[in-house]
Parts: sequence; structure tokens; C-alpha cells
Amino acid sequence: MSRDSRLSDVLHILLHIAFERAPVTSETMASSLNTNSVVVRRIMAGLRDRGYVRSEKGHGGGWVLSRELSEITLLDIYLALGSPALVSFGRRSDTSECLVEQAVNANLDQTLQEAQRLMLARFGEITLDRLAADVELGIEGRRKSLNLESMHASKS
Amino acid sequence: MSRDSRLSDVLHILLHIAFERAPVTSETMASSLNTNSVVVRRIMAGLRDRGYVRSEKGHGGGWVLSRELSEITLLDIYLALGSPALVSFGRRSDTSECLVEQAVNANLDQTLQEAQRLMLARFGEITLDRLAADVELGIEGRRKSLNLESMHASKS
DNA sequence: CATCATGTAATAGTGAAAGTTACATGAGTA
DNA sequence: TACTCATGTAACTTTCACTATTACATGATG
Repeated sequence: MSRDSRLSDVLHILLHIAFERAPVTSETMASSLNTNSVVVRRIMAGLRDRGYVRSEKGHGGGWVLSRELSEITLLDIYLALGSPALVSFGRRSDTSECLVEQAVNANLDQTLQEAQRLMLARFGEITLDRLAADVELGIEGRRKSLNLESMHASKS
Repeated sequence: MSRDSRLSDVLHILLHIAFERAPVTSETMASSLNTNSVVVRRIMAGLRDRGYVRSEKGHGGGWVLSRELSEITLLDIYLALGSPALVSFGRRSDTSECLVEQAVNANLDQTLQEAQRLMLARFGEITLDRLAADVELGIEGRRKSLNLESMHASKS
């Protein structure tokens, strides 16, 4: 289990919602993810606030999409999660008078921020309906789709 | 302060060693980094095992480079640290029968691994003597050098 | 009004890195 | 030889962010 599974979790949840006609409860998704319903509500709160989903209380309530999957990108979701750190590495301190440390940190930042920009750019290109298509294609189909995906990505 | 500062720390240490003629003790570096000498030895162990540095005991002992800075890349150091995670995000589980989860994870992995490959490729291009040059140029010079660096990077 | 479902604060658990202590080993020095 | 310096490493403890759980309030449905 990795350190931060929120992005993966949210995508899982959103696609399940999309495949259901009826609202999906936090409890249902929590079971599917092997976690607690509060965790589900917590990571969905940002998406609700930004208008990607709606939550309905009472009987027959649960989560519903308020936008098409094609209108939501991974970047939207990432931002809705509060833009958590993408890269594990960092610096020990921000305030150092040591020139060596400053130069080292400046150089590392270059590389790390470049990687971060790349990830965010990719996130911005990927809409959820493409993910949904992968799911519908099934395992074998998914592999093919990903290969096409990777070709497309390397050309852009 | 980020969660993993080892890469930054090691670079700091190696450049300091390079700038000194005499061996540098773990205690000295620990003071410079505001940490403990055991932490220094711990993160340096991998580099010693791979032959990038040598450690000498007793009076006048400490850490010494056993290769030129130009012969060491950031990638070498990263590997010597044990190849720790570069990207913060991951999946909740590796074993799921849920097709949605499988498709989501496969897609995320694509993007994340691509970012990881990019970072490692950059690491492989950056030799420590280039970092050392940045230090010697000082703050203003360093800025210019980084700009050139970034131009070079975007062309490759 | 009983039940279902979300909303959220408060608290505890978890895992990896960082920090610390303790002690063993080896190298130089008086 | 004895002493000091410095590394090597095991065995903790601490810290920090994410995850998990508990508890209770609010609102919607039947």
C-alpha cells in the first residue's frame, strides 16, 4: 500500500458512480475500497465543493455525478483533492545560508518541478470518460488502449 | 520540510567534501545539516558500498571522495540510496478483482511511471561537477546557469 | 418520527523517515 | 599500552502525513 491513495480512490469511486444509475452511498464505496465511509466522504468533499458531484441525503441518497465524465480531467480531481504533493523528495530546510545547500536545492527543484509539471500536464489531458472506456474494454482491451495511449502521449 | 531529504542531504555532503582538501567528519556534516552524525553515516553507507566515497577512521579521518565529481550522477546517488519512491501517489491495493480499480490503477501507473522515468533520465544527465560549478558561481551566477540548464533540458 | 445517508470534529492507528542512544571496531597518537 | 577520535550499526524513540474510527449533528425519505 502506497502512501497516498486518494487519487486512485476518487477515480474508482467516480467510475462506479458513472456505471450505476442510482446514487451510490459512501458505505457501498467504502466496502468496495475496503475502508471506512468517512474516508470516502472526506476525499469526495472537495469534488462536491467544486461541483463535480452532488451528495444527497436520506433514503435513496448517495453520490451522483453533476458533470459528464468527459468534462472532468485528472487535473480537476487532483486540484479538488487540495493539490497534495506529487513528488516524495524535498529539501531539509527552506532557510539556509549555506551556498552549497542553496545550489543543490535549486538544482533539485528544477528536476522535481519539471517532473511535477509533466504529471500535471498529463493529468489535464486525461478525461474520465477515457478511463471509463478502458474499463468497458476489459483487461485485454485495456492493455491495447494503454499502448495506444502511450504512443499518443510520446508524440505530443 | 519534506518527508524525504536524503537526496538533498547527500548532495550537500558530497559537495562539501569536494570543496575540502581534508576528510570531512560525519559530525561536521551533521552540524551543517542540523542533524545527527548517525543520520549522515546512514545515508552515506550506500555510496560507500558502491565506491563513490571512502570513510576513514581515527584521527584525521572522515569522508573522502573516491571518484571525481564528474564521474557521479544524481542517478548514481539515487540508486545508492536504495531507489526510494519518487512519486507520492500510489494505489490502495495491488490485488483487486474490481475491473474499475484495475483500469484506474493501470492508467495512473502510466502517468506516474512516465514521470518517474523522466526524473531518472534527468538524474542520469546531471553530474555533480555541474552542481559544484553552480556553487562556485554564487547566487546570481547560479540563476543564469539554471536558466541555461532549463533551455538545454527542454530541447533534449 | 423512525430510518437512512451525509457532514464533520475529534481521536487513534500506521508506516517511513528522521533522530537518538549505546556500544563495538579500527586508526592514529602520546 | 593506553587514550582519543572517528566510523559502523543495532535498537530504540520521535515525527509527520495519511488512513481509520468513533461520535454526534443535520437533512431527506417513507
